[in-house]
Amino acid sequence: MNLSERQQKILDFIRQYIEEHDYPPTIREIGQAVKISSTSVVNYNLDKLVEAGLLERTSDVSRGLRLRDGARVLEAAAGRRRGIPILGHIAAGQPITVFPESVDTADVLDLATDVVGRAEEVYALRVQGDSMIDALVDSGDLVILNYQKTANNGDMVAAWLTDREETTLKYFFLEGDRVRLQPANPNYEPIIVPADQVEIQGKVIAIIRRVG
Amino acid sequence: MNLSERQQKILDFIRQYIEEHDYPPTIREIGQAVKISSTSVVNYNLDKLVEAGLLERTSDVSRGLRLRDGARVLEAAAGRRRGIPILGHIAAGQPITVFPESVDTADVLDLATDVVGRAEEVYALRVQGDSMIDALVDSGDLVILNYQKTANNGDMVAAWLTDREETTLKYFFLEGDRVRLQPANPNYEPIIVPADQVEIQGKVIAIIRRVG
DNA sequence: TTGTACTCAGAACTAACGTTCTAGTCAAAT
DNA sequence: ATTTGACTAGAACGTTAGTTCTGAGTACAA
Repeated sequence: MNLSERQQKILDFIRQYIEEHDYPPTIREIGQAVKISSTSVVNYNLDKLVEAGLLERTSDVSRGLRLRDGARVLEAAAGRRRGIPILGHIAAGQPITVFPESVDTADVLDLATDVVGRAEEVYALRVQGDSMIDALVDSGDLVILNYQKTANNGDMVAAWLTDREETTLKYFFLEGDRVRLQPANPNYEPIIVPADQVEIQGKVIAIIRRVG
Repeated sequence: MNLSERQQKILDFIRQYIEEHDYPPTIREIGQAVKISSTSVVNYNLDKLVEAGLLERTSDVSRGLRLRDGARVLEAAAGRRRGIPILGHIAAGQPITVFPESVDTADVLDLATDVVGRAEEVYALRVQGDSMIDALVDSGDLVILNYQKTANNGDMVAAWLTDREETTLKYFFLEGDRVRLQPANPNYEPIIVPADQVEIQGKVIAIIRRVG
């Protein structure tokens, strides 16, 4: 089935209206927006959109409209995206793995939840400097941290040095009553300070780098 | 301001109702759900929720309700999460940057859109092998690719080698009628093949690594 | 007690809104 | 020329739904 220009306009308006208001428009609001004076004409075209599978209506319910998936796909192209399919593995060493042809939609990476998890207190920091370069963390990378006051040895943490009034990104090691903050770059020396002069600001749980 | 049990129930119902219908409930529907016979009482409590900053109302508009951020935050705790606040920069070299105390909510990382962008065809691959280690891409990392058939010199790409029937992750360089696929690890040799034996599967636009 | 603030109930009022009916236009098919 | 199908217009109707008014119960402080 083909959409008339009016029907296309109506659909667009509904999308835009919902985007703006968080609830669907009334028939009269649609009519006004698309320059249709008659509510029956709008009603007629709405039914056409239902036939086309792009819309659902609940009768006798004000603003009883909802966009269907077909219509949302178009919307997705217009901006939003929820998940990324994980298509498989890729060889970065000796090339071995075969590129899978079929998209396994079961394996979908939901950036928001899969990467960050359900952690309560998560925040991000942009890295400056290269002291963690051997940990494959570069300047400009975004590190995702879970806010927590403690850490285990070997964790990569954001640590606040109370006496220096600085925060730095390092590997954390508790050694007796002192803390060693170990960079991952031989050009930098570890920072060793009394344990009571270090405040853990959070532990790195993910690293994100944009390239290209 | 504290919410009464009724107000909490109303808020929950509105959330649930919108989740289910994609449009907000009417006052009478709320009343029925929360066992309030009088529309004025519902109206009264809705106004309280507006005062509390959890709701917005549009007067004289049917179903003119919208949840505000405050209310959505509670929702986030219930499972879904959209954005991660970017709190600032962190020093990984010489520690310089001060950790900001105030959360600048303006700077929010929406993983879905900010990292991936508005690209049309995006997918992810998990990396196996260490040939890109000098590019700070480790085995186990997740690379986000934009599906595209072409690439520029220097792009990190997933390349399909037609004769070997392999896909590999390398830097791309077109040299005359041949393509050089350059690893970022001195232990590996570049792959040089005729251009017609290489199919670009996509270009890496982001790298994600989970740690901890 | 008295007064005030807060909450609730019921009913009535009015505007909002979906539905339906009649009728008209226009192009393509018969 | 007539018919048919797709679309449009306007108006009227009846339900839906937000608003408002009256009245009352409760808790708390002066």
